[in-house]
Formats: sequence, C-alpha cells, structure tokens
Amino acid sequence: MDIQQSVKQAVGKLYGQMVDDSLIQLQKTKKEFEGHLTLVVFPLLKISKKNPEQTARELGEYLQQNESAIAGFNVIKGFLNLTITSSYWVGVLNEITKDQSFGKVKAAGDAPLVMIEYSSPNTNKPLHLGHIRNNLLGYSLSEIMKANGYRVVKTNIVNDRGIHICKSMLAWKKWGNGATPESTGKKGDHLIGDFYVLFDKEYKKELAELQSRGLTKEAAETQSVLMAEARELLRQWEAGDLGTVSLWEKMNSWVYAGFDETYKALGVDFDKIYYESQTYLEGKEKVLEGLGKGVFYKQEDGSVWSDLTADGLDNKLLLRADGTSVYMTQDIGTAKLRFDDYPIDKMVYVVGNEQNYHFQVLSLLLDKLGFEFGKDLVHFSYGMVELPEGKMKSREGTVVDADDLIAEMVETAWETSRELGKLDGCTEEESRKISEIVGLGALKYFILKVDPRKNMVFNPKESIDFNGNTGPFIQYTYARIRSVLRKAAERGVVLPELLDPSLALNEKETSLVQMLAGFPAIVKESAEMFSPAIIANYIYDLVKEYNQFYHDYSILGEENESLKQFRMALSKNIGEVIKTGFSLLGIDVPERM
RNA sequence: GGUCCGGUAGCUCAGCUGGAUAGAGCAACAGCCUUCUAAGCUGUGGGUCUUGAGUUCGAAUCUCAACCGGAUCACCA
Repeated sequence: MDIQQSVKQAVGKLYGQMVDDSLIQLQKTKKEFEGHLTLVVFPLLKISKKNPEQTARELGEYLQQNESAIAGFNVIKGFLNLTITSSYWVGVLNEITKDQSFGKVKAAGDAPLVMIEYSSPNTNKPLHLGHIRNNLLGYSLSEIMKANGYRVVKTNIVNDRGIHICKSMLAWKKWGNGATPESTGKKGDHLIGDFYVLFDKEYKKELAELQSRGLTKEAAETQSVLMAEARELLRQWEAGDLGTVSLWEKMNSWVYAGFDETYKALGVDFDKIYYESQTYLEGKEKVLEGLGKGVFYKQEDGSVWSDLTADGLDNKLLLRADGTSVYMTQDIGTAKLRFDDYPIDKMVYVVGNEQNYHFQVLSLLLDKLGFEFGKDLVHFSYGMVELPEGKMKSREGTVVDADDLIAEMVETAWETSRELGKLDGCTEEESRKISEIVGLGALKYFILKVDPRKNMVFNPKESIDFNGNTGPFIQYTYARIRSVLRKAAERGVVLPELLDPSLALNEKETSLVQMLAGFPAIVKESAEMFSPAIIANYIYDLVKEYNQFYHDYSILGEENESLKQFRMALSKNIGEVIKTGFSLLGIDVPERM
C-alpha cells in the first residue's frame, strides 16, 4: 500500500541499511517524464556507494519484482521514475470514496484547545477591506484547525471604549438631531462612522481657525474646545455617568447590529465575544503582582515599566503615572480572563503585521508573568491590503468599505450571470442565492489565495473578473460536476461501492487520483503553515487539471461501463474535495450556476 | 539608526523542509460551441527568480553581505 515504505525496504534489502524517511525523497513525476512517482536517489548514494544511474536501476529492478504496485520504471540521471499500476490507483480512489470525511480529522474530547482571536473591530467605524482580510483569515484558520482535529474557540475582542467612541458621541449630541438608523435609513455602524468623520471635520476646522489666529499647531490642539469636550465625555463615561453610559450603550448597539449584518454576509461567526469595556481594568493587578516580584520596575513619576533590553527590545510602559493602563496592560488582562474562562492550550491572535512588535513584547511579558502559554502564543500576522493607487487612506477617502464591496461583488455576479444566460430558468430567489455565492466566492477566494504574510494589492476591477484563478472558476467546475451526476442519476447510472481494479487508466486519470490523494496532506500543511492559501492554490491546480480532462474525455458518453463508473467516481470525489476545501476557506459552492 | 517582513513574466500571484527545461491567471495575438455548462479548452509570444559571494553532485529555495520597498521602535488602540 505505502510506496514510501516499500522503497525504504528495498534500500534496506539491497544495501543492508535502514535509512531515515527523510532520505526517501518521493515526489510526483513531472509531466514531461514517464511515470507517476519519482525517487531522487542522490541522498542514497552514500549508502549504495554506486553512481546515481546504477543505484536507481538496481532499486527500480528490485521494486518491480517485489512490489506489486510498481508496473515499471525508467531512470534519467539521478531520478528513478516509477510507474504505478492502474489497480493501485483504482484502489486509492476506492479508499477515498469510502472515507466520508476525507481530508478531515475528527476532534477528540481531549484534543488541544485552540483559541483564535480575530476581527477585533473598533466601534466608531464600519468594517473595511483590511477587516475583510482579517475576518476571512481568522474564520478560515479556525475551520482548518478543526479539520486537523483541534478543538477551536473563535473569539472577538470588541474595542468599544475610548476617546474615539466619545468623538462620535459628541458629534451626535451636537449635530445629530437625534438621528437613528431607523430615521436615516443608514446601517448603524455607518451612521456612527459618519459622526466620527463629522467630528474630525469640525475639529480640523477649529484647529485651522485657531492657527489662523497665530497659534502653533500644538497650542491649537491643547486649546481645542471640541477635543476637551470629547475628553470630558470619556471622563464621564469612566465615572459611570448615567446619561453618558446610556448614550454609549445606545450607539454601540446600533454599531453591533451593523457589524452583525456584515459578519453574516461574510459568513463568519464567533463562539465568545469579549468587550474591552469589561476587560480594560484587568491586567493592572497582574502588572502590580509582577512589580512585587521584581519583574517590572517603577519610575520616579510612579509609572511602571518592563525592561526588555536583555531580549533585544526596549523598555515598555505598562502603567501610566496616574495608574491607568495602556493597550499592553489590557492585553495581559484579556489573556488572563480568557485562560480563566477556557483551558486553552494554544492562543492565536489574528492581527495585522503592523503589530508584530506588540505581540513580540506581549509574548515575553506573559512569559515573565508566569503564564505557561506566553512563550508559544501565536501572532498570525498578515500583510496589509493595498489598492493599485497605493495604501488606503481614510483621510483621502480611498478606504474600501466592506459592505459596499460585498454588495458590488454580488451585483456584478448577478449581471455577469445574466449576460451569460446562466440564470435562465431560475426563480428570482435562486438567482439571488447563486449571485451571492458567486460574488462572495470571488471576493473570498481573491483574498485567501494570497500568502497571508504578504502585502497584497486588491484591484477592484480584477477581483470582479471571474476568469482564471478565481473562486467562480472553481465553483463553476463544481456545478458542472454536480450536473453530470444529476444527469447520470436521471439515466439510471448507478455508482457501485467498489470500482473494478482491472481498469486500464490513462495518464490524466492517474494524475487526478494522485492529486486527490494528496488532499489530507495539504490540509495538514495548511494548518502547520497557517496559510489558507495552500488549500486555495491546491484546489485551483486540481480544478485546472480536471477541466482539461473534462474537455478531452467523455464521462457519461463513455461506452466502457467500468470506465464510465470510474470517471463518475473520480468526478464525484473531486467535487467533494472542492466542497470540503472551499468550506475550509469559508466559501460556499453552488449546485448549479 | 535597531528589529521584523517582503523583492519571481508588463500586471496579480504560485513554487521556498535544496532536485530534472522556474509555473498559473490577467493583458496581447491565433484557433475551438450539432457532443456531459464556452465563467471553458488549445496554441504563440513574454524571465539575468533584485545584485554579489558562499555552502554542494545540484540553489528561485539554505548562509552572509549589499540594494530596493514596507512595517515597527508612543503615556493611541
């Protein structure tokens, strides 16, 4: 069954030495050569003490005689190309067909518990393109971890307090005229975002006016009445002033309703949501505890710091002179709360790479404070999303709004489908459903296929292109497979439990089975590398190859009955892998399109 | 300046635990719908894998250095 083991045994028999698995380098044979699997013999030369060609030939001959799955071989330079029998491949396909959850490992009750934090929005602005990348990566990673047998808790920490919210609140009080999402018809998060922008505009106006009276920029900032009022609101909020708190609650509830809509459209969700307003006071205690243990030190003004110079970093502030906490302190507190709530084995933070330093420091600090998980917390760091014109700048109004983008993708999917006549004969509801699946599939795939670590360029025009390496291309292939299977069922063609092993398969067919068989390894690698892109690109390769096959060979029209069954089973399994793979990416797949 | 990350076709990206002649898509050009969905398929052109050294049977891949780009080094979160 396992070719790798057979080769290992062959080496042992021929050269009298059991070698480590790492020396048995088996890979898929390149298209231009004959064979299915290629053994690179260079690493074995030390043991065989013969030249590459001779070693390869000896191994090839031995394998052909002693391993029934090996039908033949050829040697080119130091490469031993092995041809595997058709019956072996049919057997592999049969195994795949039997395995209901092919590519997935079931989570056991005692499997490691992974908490994944993602999304983490501010409540003063709607979600934008950068958040989309974050949400898609976080959700997808969660699904991939689950598929690898981990227990997963998806969490979101909402930054619902601070001066930024107070700015929106102030603008609403001053100029809002009691506006609500209902009265304005705006989505709650957009409404609040608009007031935030309004504050900023008025604040800038005020600054300009002060500066025109001869004040320096700094002086103008300290004398600003608007900023002082915003700070006053924050003080009132922290003091628990009833009116302020209830306004804050009201406005936040609008924002949450808006976020929920966006999350729903994106298909992401959370198991546990933390709010910073409830956690921001935590952490102080831990810091003081560390101070007591001598892990941290106090400056003359009373502020508390950590000296990280021994780790090659700077000094880091943890408590201000007035005793209030900073971002880092809050994250320590949040970590503590989470570990109180769940027996977490591994903590993953999905946060942009601009915070690499923050998480480097957090990891060290948690470790110093005696948290076991500190050292191996994972910062799943991803690159920024840029536009063809450059970075998104809120000041220049070049931020791509998440809701707008989603709506645009769905709308374009609908128009394109209609133009191609794909929606003929569909009900209104079906058309809408398909457009949603396709539009969002295009968006999600476009973002997830890129290596998360890299900055990426999001070209709105290209993202709506449904040709080439895109989600819709893959969805389209899936829909066609489903169509073939529907037609087969209509004609009464039945797929047997087991396929006939005496079939003679062509190169394309064996190659497809071979690719299929590699799926579980891809899912594993994807989790280890923290990269949904690995799955995305694998699915694309598979689909690309299948499309060529689909074009060249008939499935339902095939006259050889067992070959027809084989091709149907092959198609069905490829469809299943597309579906499973896409579900790990959080992308739906349509029955028809 | 310190630290971290990136640099592959005109553009967007794969390939990176070292393996054979570096791959896709887009864009350009030429073909293919009486046959299971043409959102498809086939072909052509397009490369000093930023540069230079090193490691070795072999380097886009590993090491070092340089160059370019980005992030970060806040009593913002």
